[in-house]
Amino acid sequence: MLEKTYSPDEVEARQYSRWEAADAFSAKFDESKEPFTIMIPPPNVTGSLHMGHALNNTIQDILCRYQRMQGRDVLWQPGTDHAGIATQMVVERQLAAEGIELDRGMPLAPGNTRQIGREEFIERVWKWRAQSGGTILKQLRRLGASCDWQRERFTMDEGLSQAVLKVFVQLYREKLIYRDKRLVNWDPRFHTAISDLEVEQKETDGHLWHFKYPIEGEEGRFITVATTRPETMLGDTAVAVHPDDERYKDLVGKFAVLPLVGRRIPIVADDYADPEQGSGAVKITPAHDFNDFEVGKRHGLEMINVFDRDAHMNDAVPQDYRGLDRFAARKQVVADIEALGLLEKIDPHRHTVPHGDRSGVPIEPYLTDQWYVDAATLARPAIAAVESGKTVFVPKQWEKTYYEWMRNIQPWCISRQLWWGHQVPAWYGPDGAVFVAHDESEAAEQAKTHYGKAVELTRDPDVLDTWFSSALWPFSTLGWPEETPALKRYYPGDVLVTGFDIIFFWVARMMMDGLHFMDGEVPFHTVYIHALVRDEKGQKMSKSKGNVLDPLDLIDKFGADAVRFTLTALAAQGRDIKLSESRIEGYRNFCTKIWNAARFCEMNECRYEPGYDPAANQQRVNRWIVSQLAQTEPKVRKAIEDYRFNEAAQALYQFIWNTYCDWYLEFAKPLFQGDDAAAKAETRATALWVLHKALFLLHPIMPFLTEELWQQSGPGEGGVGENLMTLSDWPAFDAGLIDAEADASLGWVVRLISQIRAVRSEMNVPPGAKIALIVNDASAASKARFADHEALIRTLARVETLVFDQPVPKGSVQDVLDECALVLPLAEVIDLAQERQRLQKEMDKLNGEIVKLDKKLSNEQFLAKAPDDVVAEQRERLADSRQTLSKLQSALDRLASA
RNA sequence: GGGCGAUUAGCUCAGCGGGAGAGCGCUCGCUUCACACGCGAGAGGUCGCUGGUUCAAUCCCAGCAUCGCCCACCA
Repeated sequence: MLEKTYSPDEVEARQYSRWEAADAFSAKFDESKEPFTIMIPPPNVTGSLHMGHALNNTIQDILCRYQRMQGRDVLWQPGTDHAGIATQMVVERQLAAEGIELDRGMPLAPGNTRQIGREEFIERVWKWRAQSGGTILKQLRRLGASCDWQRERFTMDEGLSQAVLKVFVQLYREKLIYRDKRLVNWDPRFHTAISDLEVEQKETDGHLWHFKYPIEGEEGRFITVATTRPETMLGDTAVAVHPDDERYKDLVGKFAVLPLVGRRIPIVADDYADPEQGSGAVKITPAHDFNDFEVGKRHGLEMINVFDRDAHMNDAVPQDYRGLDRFAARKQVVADIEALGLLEKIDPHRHTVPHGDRSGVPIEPYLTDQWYVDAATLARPAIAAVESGKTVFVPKQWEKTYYEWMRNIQPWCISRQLWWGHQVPAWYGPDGAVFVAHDESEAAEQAKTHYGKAVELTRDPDVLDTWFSSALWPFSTLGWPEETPALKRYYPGDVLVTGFDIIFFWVARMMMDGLHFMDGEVPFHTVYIHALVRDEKGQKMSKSKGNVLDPLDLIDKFGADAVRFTLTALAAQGRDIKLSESRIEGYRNFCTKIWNAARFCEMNECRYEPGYDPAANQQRVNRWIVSQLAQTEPKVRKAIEDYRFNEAAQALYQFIWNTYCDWYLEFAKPLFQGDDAAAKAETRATALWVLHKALFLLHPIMPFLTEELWQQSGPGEGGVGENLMTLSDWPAFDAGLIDAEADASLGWVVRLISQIRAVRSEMNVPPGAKIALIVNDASAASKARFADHEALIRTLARVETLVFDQPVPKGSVQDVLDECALVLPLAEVIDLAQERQRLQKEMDKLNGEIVKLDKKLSNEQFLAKAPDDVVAEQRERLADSRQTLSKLQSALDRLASA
């Protein structure tokens, strides 16, 4: 006997182990089946499960489970990303707690005990990973994710590292990777370059300082420039004005004397200077501003780098400022300028300041040598693949975002000054010549050819951007560059499921690399972009805001199926999800409801019957519920195939709760308790069969509950398909099971009962008090049509406490439904005035409807232009409304005469 | 500055060229032999505003307003 409520925690652990024991998740390399591939977006190895992951993986799991049930050979490739900066941070922090710091050629910080080198550090990272990395993959199991865990990969794995090497070397040889000295986004906290995408613009309240630079040789004349970063003035090498700016025409070609430094800097004419902005003159710091860099190149200006890698002032600035942190230097510069009487004014100024997305500190444009990918070239085929529909985005609007970025793509800075990651496979000779190779010996050979003798080589210390390896995930995980069976079978992937926040970081780059290295074959045919999960107020969940809902807590509290169903039900396309606990609670109740429906079947001795044939059903209610089920399946199937997961959830919820539980099981009660043995047996078999089919339809969304109930009420231990999941059988229903007659008849009964209930409830008919019912529109046809409902309705009398076929007592009220008249409660148990009011209200509503329809149907344009079926439908509705109105009217008349 | 999206019941959101829907909340009534994580019945909306297209607009188009996001820039 099933317990009274469902206990997810016990069931989930047990069922998950059973599935694993049955090897239900692995890719089967089964040539008789069509493959279906999903590559998991590899979570950071340092990560832990948040709601975004929960949504992302619930959707993937739904697709995988559904496709397995459709007979596909599914590979859901799991794994983690080595997450360069994030991981290095975690381990560095851990080391710091032990008083250990990285040896970066700086003196030991006070309080620390020792420094460690690169090798030892990397060892520590691996050790950390072995102990606590990849927690998130264990957490995914709690969610029910059916990944092929035997194939788990890590972006720093040997195999994946080989792929990275090969890609780097090949792109270098194709001149699609190159080394360049230009301004990069420099993160002074992590001492590394980062890509444009890792820069976050933040609105900040700052100031605009106006400095007066004296003009050389013109005593008392100044040119005013404004800046938000006064410390950079120490690196100024020009002042620019617009060529057409009359105010400064005579100054072009002359020099200003840079205060505090004393450097002569030219005043140049350049379109970049905007006469409308500030004074119209702009200071030029080519080494620390992207625009100024371009100006500097145009005018051959000196590029003076004034920062070290910590963004402290370096030796290029006057003695007084050396070693100062950039913000301290800012204060000092302003104070000194003011002391010189050269500070014109300070305006408050709100502007956006670039910050490192990981470090949170303002980044500095910084002149360094870095490695770049020629993204523009790689982007071309990636754009074309989407244009031609080889890869489609769902929802389609994201294609525009993709195009927008891809068509304006900038060189991708891929080198990072970190230790954790794939080290750049480049070696330098004594004179700085570069040798890019798969390993040191290959590089040495190249060097030998180059120099004519063996030389000592130094490896580039930088590592690659984490996304460089993530970009290869769709094929590196399958064994590339080896020609593995997995690669052959499971590339390209079918669908990539991800959030829009990594379209640029990841999707775009997988497209570029996939097309380039896999013979022009896209990495996936569909990109399904899902919503972001926000809190119930619509705010992004973040630890600092304290509004984070932890999926594991929710799973503990409500069960994985409830969490999954909630996310699915909310996963409408094109909108963010605002998640609240009350919503999950509602779907937890749905789980309980299903559980109790199964319990009810069990109590009524419904048993699994392999030979049951729904087409042979005699009882109309049984034919009806089968018909309803058969109409639900295509809705669910189509919804999943169209990535409209909320619609699938809704169709299932409606069928199971509103149709099966609310109506069918109620109809079944009198049959279960009646004397008709054949009807009873048929109903028992049908009730369970329909429940089972519903469990299958629901399984992709709610795997645990459905599996458990199947095992408790299905064929049982050792039976054929004792596991729902391994049976993997998506229900298919013969079109013949859709029974229009049963649908119409039971639809009528449902409406009839609803009317009776409405009257009883609104009229406050006490429980037990009888109300009378007659079928007064007793045409032979309608009698025949509904003849065999009589027995059914008679049995319902118990529940509804209505008396069938009583004469209408004088003074009773008559309500109407279709061909039937429903006779309302006895006068003594209801308030007649109230009933008159109720009827009047109904009639008012109908009248409004009739006026509208009448107007429409007397419009000749409408009759001429609207499709016939629409016209016919409107006519029918008008007739119906009129009929109902007249019945209500006669009911009201009777009431008046009471 | 460029782009995208949203605006529908108290809240959260579906829907979408011909009858305004769901969940939660609310009100009323139910210890009905699966389930109070339940059952039954209700109340509640000129579908942001203004125009246009159409026989017909919540839905399509244009403009406006408000909110949100992305990209770029900011001396």
